[in-house]
Amino acid sequence: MGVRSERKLATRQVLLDSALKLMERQSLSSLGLREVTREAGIAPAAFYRHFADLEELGVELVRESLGSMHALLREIRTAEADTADVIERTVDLVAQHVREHRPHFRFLAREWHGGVAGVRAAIAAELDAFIDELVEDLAGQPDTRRWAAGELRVLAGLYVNVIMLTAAELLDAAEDRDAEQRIIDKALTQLRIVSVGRLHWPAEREG
Amino acid sequence: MGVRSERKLATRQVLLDSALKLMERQSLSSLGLREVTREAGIAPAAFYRHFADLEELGVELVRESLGSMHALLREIRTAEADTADVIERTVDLVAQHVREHRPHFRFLAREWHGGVAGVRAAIAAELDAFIDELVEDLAGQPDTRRWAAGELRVLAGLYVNVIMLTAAELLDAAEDRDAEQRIIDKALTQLRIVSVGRLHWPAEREG
DNA sequence: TGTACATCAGTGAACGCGCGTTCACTGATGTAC
DNA sequence: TGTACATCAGTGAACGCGCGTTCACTGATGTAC
Repeated sequence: MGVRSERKLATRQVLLDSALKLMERQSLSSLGLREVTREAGIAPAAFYRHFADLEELGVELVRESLGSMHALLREIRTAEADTADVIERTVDLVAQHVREHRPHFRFLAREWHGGVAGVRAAIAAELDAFIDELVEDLAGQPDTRRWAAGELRVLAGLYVNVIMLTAAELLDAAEDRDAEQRIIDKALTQLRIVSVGRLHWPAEREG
Repeated sequence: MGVRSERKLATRQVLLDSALKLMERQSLSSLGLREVTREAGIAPAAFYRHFADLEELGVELVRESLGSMHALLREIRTAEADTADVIERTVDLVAQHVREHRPHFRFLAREWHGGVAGVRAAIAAELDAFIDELVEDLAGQPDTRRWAAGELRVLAGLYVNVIMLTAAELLDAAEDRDAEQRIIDKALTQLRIVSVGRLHWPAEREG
């Protein structure tokens, strides 16, 4: 790869980073093209060398953000202990990833149900892929082996929802360690309630 | 109340309705003051007779929207049958209310984690009040009577989260009856999983 | 009931400003020979 | 290696436009007597 295309990619990344930084305090739909290029230190017109508009940039940020999140999931999946441990480890990892990738998670939470349809769809699609991975894991575990496939997916969706909402709440806790701990405890309890339900679930196949 | 103040209230309501209508396709932070007054059919400057800015209007819309939602909760609470029936009735009512108050729910879903801090805080506060009501109900039921107060609140929060996310998903299903039914079935299963967990929950007080 | 004055919701013009987009350009990088 | 030309990421000026806010105003409604 030549010097020119390397530099182009670098500039593109600066645009993505600048937009993400600005979105700590506002949503994608209120972001301005000139605002982003100003933050990035390039001329407004140069934006068009990289993206057609801010929605396209937003969709790229979704990919980047859920890259972070897939890394999180992969770490969670390596935990092969009993359920209680998995839950503690999961919540721990979520809290840690939110701390380390705050802007990405802020962006995801904000645009999850936000005003830009294309970005919303991209997030939904990535979360679906996320749920599929979790279904695969759950299918291999003894206590969910006999669940119907559709139900397993619903269960996985419930887990992912709790994780997403926990991440969103952690964002607002910011530097308040007490608040953070309360959110973590809440997430632990919620995941445990779901897991107890899962253990006692009457699979339809059994009648 | 005089003719003048009645008319003022009517105009105020037209502003609220216009803003809500425009937010079916965009979020609060990307809404323009002139856009709203144009839709409402009044001069831009007249806006200031009613609200200091769009954030203030947004906070008022939260109150209005969660009025809708409290009505929903009250209807749910009147259902005094066994758990399975309550769940079916609840999901039914949620689907019905989303259909009837689509703009309000769209607004809530969008701003729940959105870019305007004051509005986000107002929604969080209203949802907290919502959860408190649910805790009161749960405390009176046999199978949760011995739960610790804090845990009950976490459980109620889990129910409310499932309801909110179901409402948000129903919004995107729009006129697609199949998609709507799939979301409803998913919500039913998720609430049932939580309720099974709740029935088998080992309250800490029991050791 | 009638009169005189006060209030104030809504108007319309004006302001300065930053927006997204276009365009011809520059000059470093890439390519062909 | 050197030369001549092509490419194209980024520039800077220009455009027309809609924005939020201010202001003095109008005229219907409210109030005091």
